[in-house]
Amino acid sequence: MEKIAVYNTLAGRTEPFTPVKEGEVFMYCCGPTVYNYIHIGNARAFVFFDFVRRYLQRNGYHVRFIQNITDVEDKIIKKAADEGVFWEDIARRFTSAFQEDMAALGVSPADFSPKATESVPAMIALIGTLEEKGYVYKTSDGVYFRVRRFKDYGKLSKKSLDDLKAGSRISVNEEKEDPFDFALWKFSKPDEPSWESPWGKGRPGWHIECSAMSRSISGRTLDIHAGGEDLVFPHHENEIAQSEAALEEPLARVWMHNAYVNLNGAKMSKSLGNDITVRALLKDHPPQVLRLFLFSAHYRKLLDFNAEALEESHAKYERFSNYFHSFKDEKEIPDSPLVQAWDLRVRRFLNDDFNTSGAIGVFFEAVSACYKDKENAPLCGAVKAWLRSWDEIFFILPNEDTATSGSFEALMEILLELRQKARSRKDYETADLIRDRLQDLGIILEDTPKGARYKKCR
RNA sequence: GGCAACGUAGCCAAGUGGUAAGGCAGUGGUCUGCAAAACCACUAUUCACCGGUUCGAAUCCGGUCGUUGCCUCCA
Repeated sequence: MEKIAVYNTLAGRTEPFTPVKEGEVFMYCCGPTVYNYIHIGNARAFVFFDFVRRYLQRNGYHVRFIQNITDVEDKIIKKAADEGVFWEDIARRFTSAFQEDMAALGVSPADFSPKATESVPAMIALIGTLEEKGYVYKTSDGVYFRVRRFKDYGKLSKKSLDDLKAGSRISVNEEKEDPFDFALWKFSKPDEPSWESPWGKGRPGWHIECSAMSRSISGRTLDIHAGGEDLVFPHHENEIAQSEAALEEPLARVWMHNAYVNLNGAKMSKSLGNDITVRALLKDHPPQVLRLFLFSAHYRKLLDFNAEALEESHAKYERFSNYFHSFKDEKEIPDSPLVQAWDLRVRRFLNDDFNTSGAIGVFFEAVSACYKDKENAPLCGAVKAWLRSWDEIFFILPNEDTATSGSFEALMEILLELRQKARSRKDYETADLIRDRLQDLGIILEDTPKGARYKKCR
């Protein structure tokens, strides 16, 4: 098994990855609150952590991937009220939308997708344990966790409660013992979704679901707990507090957090209203282009989404597409020392905290090397096969079959033949007309020494 | 105000102690009926700035400036 180094937010540094149980990984990635379509920033987390999962699998780990669906929450309730529909309808609609968008982006489904609404008993049980241990108190609007009682509070985000207090913008709730105490259970108002509990009718607080669900599925300390960097505080900090207070063992060994996607230099966020949905982007761009964009920088580095960046990702995709059009697949894939050397470099990049942009740089080097040594069919065949195998986890290359119908291909043959006849009698007007009209349809003609070739654009 | 991260060519970006990957854009050339694709050549004596450690620093340390994020729902 390869030695993989992972940056652990909890440790504050990159460490060798060692799962609790050799060869087995429980990975939990915070999922969406389903009240809206996901945007390209949300997609970064989901695409990237799915990549991590697949890279671990490729390295022989048995990975069980858990991703929750938060299907009851204030924003869902608000959206339903605004639209005059049941909150369940909102949750259902955007859960489906989320799954569709993920599939379209090439993200494989989680092994476990627990829904908050289906896990309420586990949450109530966890709150009960916390109550027995004295971490819980009740106010007029809910049940709260007493952060002062958990001595490690702040160990993930490297904040102390006193520092937090000094710079706090948090609104004061007179009933809370400490401003950072957070709701485990929220009492419901008359028209809101609610469940019976020992403390009164209500719904779970946001943080408790991840603690309860991850535990009920894994039954032990998670190997990796992941999410966007904005979740470090307070969400993950609170998860740690409640889980570890109750269980008296670590919630997760490694905490991974991805950096943001900004939009033209400013934070992209649903609540700020400056987000671009994956759904809208996929109308004009193949998923590979979006993935090339998301993988273009290391995951802990801020990415800026803008027109130029998107154009550049397109250009990269074109480069790979042209490459795959230019070389035939070889039936026999010979061993190539060059390919082995490139592969080693790719693995080194990925083993060093999943450096995708470095790895993709190596792919481009291999592509260039093939063009420079065009007649070397064994090399080019080996590179193609090698790239294809990496694409099982990257999904940035053009699809293998463009799924053209037989009659389409036959028609193209006729057009190419007619054009070739025009060219041989130097009737370039006709030849160019055919090429231009096809281009309008998104079919690019290229004349090569071996005859004309065509490719479909988008 | 408190806590972090980052600052590498026109742009994106890798590189974290041994002398600057890769991509995009650009310029000139080759190929072509013209294109396209591709290839060749050129494009950072230098890594925000200042100081220090070292035989040696983009990489380590200190300071300055700048950008961004978190501190409230957020991937």
